[in-house]
Amino acid sequence: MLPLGKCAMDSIDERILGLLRTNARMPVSEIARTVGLSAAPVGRRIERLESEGVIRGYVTLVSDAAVGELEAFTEIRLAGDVDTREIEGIARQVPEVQQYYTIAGDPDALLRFRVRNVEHLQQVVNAIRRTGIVAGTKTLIVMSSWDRAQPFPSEGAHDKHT
Amino acid sequence: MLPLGKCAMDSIDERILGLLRTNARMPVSEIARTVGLSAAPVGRRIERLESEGVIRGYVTLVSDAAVGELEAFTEIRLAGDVDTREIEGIARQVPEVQQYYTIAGDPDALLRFRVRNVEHLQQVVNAIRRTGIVAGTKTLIVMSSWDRAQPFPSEGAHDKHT
DNA sequence: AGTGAAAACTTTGTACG
DNA sequence: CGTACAAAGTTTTCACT
Repeated sequence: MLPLGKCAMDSIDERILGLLRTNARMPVSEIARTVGLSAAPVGRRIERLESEGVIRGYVTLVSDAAVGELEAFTEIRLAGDVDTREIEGIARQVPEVQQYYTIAGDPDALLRFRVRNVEHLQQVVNAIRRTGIVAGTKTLIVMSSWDRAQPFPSEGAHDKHT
Repeated sequence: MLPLGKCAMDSIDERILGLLRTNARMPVSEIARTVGLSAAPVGRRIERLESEGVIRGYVTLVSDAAVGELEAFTEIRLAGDVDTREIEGIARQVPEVQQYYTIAGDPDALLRFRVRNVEHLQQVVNAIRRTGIVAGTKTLIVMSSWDRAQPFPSEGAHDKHT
């Protein structure tokens, strides 16, 4: 179910993924027209890609600033004798952690947070530091951001109005 | 159109965003049932959230390992006299850059890459270094990752099969 | 694995409280 | 800003190639 290495995919699967990547809500019928197939097989291909774990989910990008939230990254350096899976387990239990990455080298892990404000960020980072398995952290606060997936040229937190 | 700070949103908007965040393909009718409204106003609310810039896009999370790709972050430290918008403009022109973040403090920016392999990564990072505005870079290679948005418990690149 | 058509469901528009 | 219902479009399932 979850892919270890490259999967059996033809060029049509790749085009379907390319379309869905930049617009997860694109109708199957429109994808079908674009790749030159009818709707039925495209629906089955998408279902297959989901169950194979190639498609890991469909998410909506929400402007953190609009929701009154802050975005931050924290790099984690672990104590020498700690397995990365320990910090992964902890990260999973912290609801503010939006994404988790195991890193090859230094640091050992990278976490992306969504928090209400700087105090909230401080609380969350301190909670992770207090676990005892963390040798050090470095937190990067995001001022603005963009994502290649989004078609419109938003610039995140510091835009002119309307 | 693009939000500067918190927008006028009621608790129903927030619940709609919460549902779409974890499943961008959830039908409007199902969202309507969950929040206790009929489909029409939910559709109009989503349309409004899109045009206000609160919803910045719908993306599909694709397993990089399954597509035979590598994921990496590069921290950028800029030369002292350089505006962050310069590196943002460069990042936009590099198709391998998936996400861009302006950071408060050190480093100045964070880039997330999708590349075919380590050689490809090296090329892309060197291209950015050669622009002349970069004082230093540090690249973090992702070994495994997860995203809170995905409902299924995928663990990225190093899972047992099926 | 694809097509094409029918059935079920979803989205969108219009009228109205 | 909500509901209700009808029209248009989409997804899914079926028999068939």
